Amino acid sequence: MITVMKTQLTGRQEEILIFIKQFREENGYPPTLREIGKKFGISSTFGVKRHLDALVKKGYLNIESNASRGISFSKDENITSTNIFNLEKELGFQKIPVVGRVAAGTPILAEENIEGSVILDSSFIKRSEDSFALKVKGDSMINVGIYEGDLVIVSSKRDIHNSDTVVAMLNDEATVKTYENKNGKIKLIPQNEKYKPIEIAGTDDFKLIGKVIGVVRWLN
Amino acid sequence: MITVMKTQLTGRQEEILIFIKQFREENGYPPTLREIGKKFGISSTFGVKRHLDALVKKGYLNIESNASRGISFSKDENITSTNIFNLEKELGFQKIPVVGRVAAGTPILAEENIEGSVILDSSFIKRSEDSFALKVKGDSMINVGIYEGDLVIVSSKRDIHNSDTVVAMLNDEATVKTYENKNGKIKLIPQNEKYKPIEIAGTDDFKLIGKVIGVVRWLN
DNA sequence: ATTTGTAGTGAACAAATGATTACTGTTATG
DNA sequence: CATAACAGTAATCATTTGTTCACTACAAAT
Repeated sequence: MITVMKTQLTGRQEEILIFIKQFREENGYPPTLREIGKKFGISSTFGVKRHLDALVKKGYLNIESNASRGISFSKDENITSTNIFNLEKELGFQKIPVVGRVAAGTPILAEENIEGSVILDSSFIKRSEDSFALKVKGDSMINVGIYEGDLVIVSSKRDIHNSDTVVAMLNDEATVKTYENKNGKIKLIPQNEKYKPIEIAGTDDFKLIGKVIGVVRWLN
Repeated sequence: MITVMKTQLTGRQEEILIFIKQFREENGYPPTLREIGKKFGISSTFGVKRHLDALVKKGYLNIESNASRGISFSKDENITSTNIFNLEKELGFQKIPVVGRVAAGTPILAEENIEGSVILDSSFIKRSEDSFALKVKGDSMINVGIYEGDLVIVSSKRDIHNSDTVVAMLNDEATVKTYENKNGKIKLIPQNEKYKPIEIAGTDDFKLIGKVIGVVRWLN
């Protein structure tokens, strides 16, 4: 089976393709040649048709011959990132990355640290919060119900205050602790008697990543 | 704001509505009057139009006057239960009901006990598990990291063994506890020293609802 | 300089499509 | 029995819509 080879769209073609998508989302049916022409200031239906023919040839569209509004998208355009964004808003969820082990010297959200993603209800997080999930290692926070294997949901955008649970990078390790800042002296406080509070020294490689805003635990 | 009152569809109207949905999913654009007529053996476009007019009047459709294929669904029909099911499978999430306070004498999933819904990643739960979320009240389970205000995710389909965390109805109240059954003697064991284990007497109104398979906590 | 591709024009025409009119038959309801 | 609602018919007409033709201009590649 020979598949149509996708090739690069011209700027005009891309504009028209986006318009057709938006038109259909807003109206529930695709536009006509004349409606496209009206939008782009193209007075000739043949000019519009040439663009559509190119989009068909390049594999982005299907056109039903002689059918009014006979424009549809090729199969592999059905769920695009734009659609997913719209669906996330409409259905009320967010898909966020899950950070597992953090490689030394890498930003926490580096590609190599991402071991998957998780879908959460929008009531937990907003898209603008730049959230991610971090898989918990260790038992330093069990007194506040955060256990090894849990996912903590982290927002990079929330203000952090004393007693908040935070995620921080400390000497190339991601850690979850209770945050304390008194007179500029920062402590990361475990919530397990087995461990002592950590005072951040000036020489420590320390960075606050974000505030823990949720916990998800899966019991097996 | 006055909303159009939905009224009951006739059998024919419902068939036509379903056909329009399916046609649009398959083709990427809605059908014409003649295409609908062809499907249902209605030779007159006026006969078809009468049905569509009724669907508009009843709030299911919008029709753009004089536009070919000018049929679209009303806003609240854009995401139907069928679409959501397909999207859930495709995008990988489940929407489950959230039970708040349980009214005395009602099944736990009675309409009046449902105070919302929550979206969870499919890796947590499967559709076939009949899951729901229960908002936790009380502090009887803090030793296993289940706090007041948490959502516990409950599956009705999992086998329950000793030491599992379960949701049960006990004397008209929903309760989360650790389950123990020794020689037919059932105990519900809190995980907080403040409370004593509960032995289920034969006269107790007791019912196992399901097994806790996850915990979701939102930190405010 | 030539060729190819891109981006159009204006007009004409054919086909598709929606709207309307006047009508019939059946079923349910008061 | 009368009325209303439902479910159609056939024909006609107006409008919408897609296709085609012969053309122009410009940019990029050869």
